[in-house]
Amino acid sequence: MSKEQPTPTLQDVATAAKVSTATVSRCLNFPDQVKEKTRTKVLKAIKMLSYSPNFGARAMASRRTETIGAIIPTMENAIFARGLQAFQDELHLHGFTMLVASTSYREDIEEEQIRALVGRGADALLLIGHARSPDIYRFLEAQAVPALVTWAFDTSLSRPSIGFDNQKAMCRMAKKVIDLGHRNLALVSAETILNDRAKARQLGIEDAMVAANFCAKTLHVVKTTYGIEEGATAFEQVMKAAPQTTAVFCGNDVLAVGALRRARELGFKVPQDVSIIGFDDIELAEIAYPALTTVHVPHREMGRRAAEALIKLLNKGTQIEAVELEASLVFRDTLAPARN
Amino acid sequence: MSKEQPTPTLQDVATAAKVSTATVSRCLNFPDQVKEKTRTKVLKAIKMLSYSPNFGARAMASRRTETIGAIIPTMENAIFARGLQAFQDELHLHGFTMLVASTSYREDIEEEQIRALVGRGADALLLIGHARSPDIYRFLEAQAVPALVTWAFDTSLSRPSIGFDNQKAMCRMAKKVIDLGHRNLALVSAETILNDRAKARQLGIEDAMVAANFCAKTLHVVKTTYGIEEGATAFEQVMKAAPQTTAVFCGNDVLAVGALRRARELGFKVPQDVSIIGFDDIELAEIAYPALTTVHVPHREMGRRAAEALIKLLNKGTQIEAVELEASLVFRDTLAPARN
DNA sequence: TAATAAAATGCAAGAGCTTACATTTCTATT
DNA sequence: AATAGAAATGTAAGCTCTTGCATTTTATTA
Repeated sequence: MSKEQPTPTLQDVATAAKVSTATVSRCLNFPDQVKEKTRTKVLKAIKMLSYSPNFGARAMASRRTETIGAIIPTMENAIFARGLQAFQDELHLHGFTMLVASTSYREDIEEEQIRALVGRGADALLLIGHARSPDIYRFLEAQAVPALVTWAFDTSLSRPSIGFDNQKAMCRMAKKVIDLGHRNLALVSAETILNDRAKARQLGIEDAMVAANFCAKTLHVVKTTYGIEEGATAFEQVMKAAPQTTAVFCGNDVLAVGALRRARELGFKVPQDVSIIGFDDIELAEIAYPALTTVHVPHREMGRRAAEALIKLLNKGTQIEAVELEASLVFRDTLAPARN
Repeated sequence: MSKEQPTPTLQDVATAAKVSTATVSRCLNFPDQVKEKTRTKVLKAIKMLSYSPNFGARAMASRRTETIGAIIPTMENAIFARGLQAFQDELHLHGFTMLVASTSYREDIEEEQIRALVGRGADALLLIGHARSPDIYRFLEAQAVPALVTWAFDTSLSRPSIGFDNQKAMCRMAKKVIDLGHRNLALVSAETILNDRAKARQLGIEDAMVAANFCAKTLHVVKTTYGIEEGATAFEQVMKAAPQTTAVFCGNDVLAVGALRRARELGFKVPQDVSIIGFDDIELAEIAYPALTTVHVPHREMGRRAAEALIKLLNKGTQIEAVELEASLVFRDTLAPARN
């Protein structure tokens, strides 16, 4: 049992170094405002005591935390990981810290996490997608915490976003698919109520169908939750309910990989019998066999730009300007002309 | 330009509800200590003002944050993600918040992140692996922040850990490989200096070799950094330098998937020409083609148990007891008897 | 109804830091 | 050597909460 020694404070350091707390504080925050000799003395005391500033106190006193919170639906898969890593790297470069929280795609948890992060003094927030209750936006406004939306791009909303147009991107992909002769289309999608990206992707397919004079209603949609196994099950449902389907879009690569697997297990040849199209272009897509045709999302770029914008806003007050990035189509091996 | 309205404080709520700050505070922290009627009043004021407690102030005053920090090498891949998600889920169940930071496998960044999290008032820390400078352990002790090590298990250290024995697990796998007639073994590994898991895995293979009366020095080791592409390159190096190799162990699945890909690209048949063995059993392993033979790590269980132990420690002072979990061998399609 | 105990609330002292302003110590100039 | 001005340091107020203790209100019992 170690005796409960209280953790050292600024005051302790000041005493040990025989200076005032102000000097120690400046030593930490504005090193060049204090004389070399004093600084050495103070630094030594800090090391000796293993002192580490109390963040809460600092935040309270300075009204600034240099912390940016990121709230993502899930950490389990790589969908958000890469963009987040880029975001974090950029923040780190500028002395900011990133705090991550995940919501499991649940709105109530998201709200909770937003509050937690704001309460923890996040200077700004990174959010995924636009869809959430107005209450939350109101709350953020009341707390004067700027929030930036990524993974989506929509100028019709007043909120700035840095991302790409999910609908447009998916529409382009769907057009290609239709060009390849596919007429019986299906979509395995996440629930679209609180997931505007999923909804936009569905709309994109429908746009392409309408443009090709199909009835958008013939798109066979199966909704499911997130996961490889879920994708597999959904694929099976699709083929059971609509056996004439020749192309199955998936709302993301994780679902697509599941679909792909189940297709194989059920004896479908991909892409000869059925084409499968993903979205995101995460590592899984390339590793999958056959390699997945998908829509490439510029995760890294997005993360980096988001960080930049937020830092500029925080440091110089520069308003965030919306940035639309381009998602590109990646044709690999799971898309082929429709069988006839 | 919205006029800079200061964010509301406890005091503001108290004023609005015509009670004292103490009552508001109790309303938030010990709701049943305040009369129903008062509580309603206060809650209304809170909602009206969009009040959210200032975490820093609370932490300072109560000397408790209900926050646990997790510091992992990388978020980019699924290796730590699943365990972390389980950790987070369990914490959430008990009202704790998890804060994640990543280090890119760099010791200096790890130290920085540990300090950041401790400074932010983390009540405890989750760390990966044992290997780090004694300074850091000293620092944590000075700050009285308990730290739990996972992804490793080693009773010879005084620090408690909840994880599995990397060396033993890899040794078992290596024995199987040797049993299949492989004599020319290679290992694609992460740098082992600051990565005790990587080192333990290497030692495991060597143990098995010694047990089979091979010279451990014949293990052809190529060190590389983390990533699929890196794994691919390393594999190529191995086969160039030691073409007689029939089995390539990889320090983790990510490297293995890269190796697997390059093997195919170079015209090696896997597993007929060369066997490839991974470690971790993340999703990628199953998706890879051929599906990867690997060592399954009980990520979820590990995360959950770690959370449990930490919560017990924090809530009831129960000392953490080390838990050794079992890693199991998963034989899929990349391992076959050695060609002769 | 008075007396007592229990419950609810209020008061005010911190918790560890930053920073405006005051004071002291240097440096450079004459 | 004296002195103005700059640089370094110190003083103390204030940031927002929690909580021990004091006080008031409510409930209970004789």
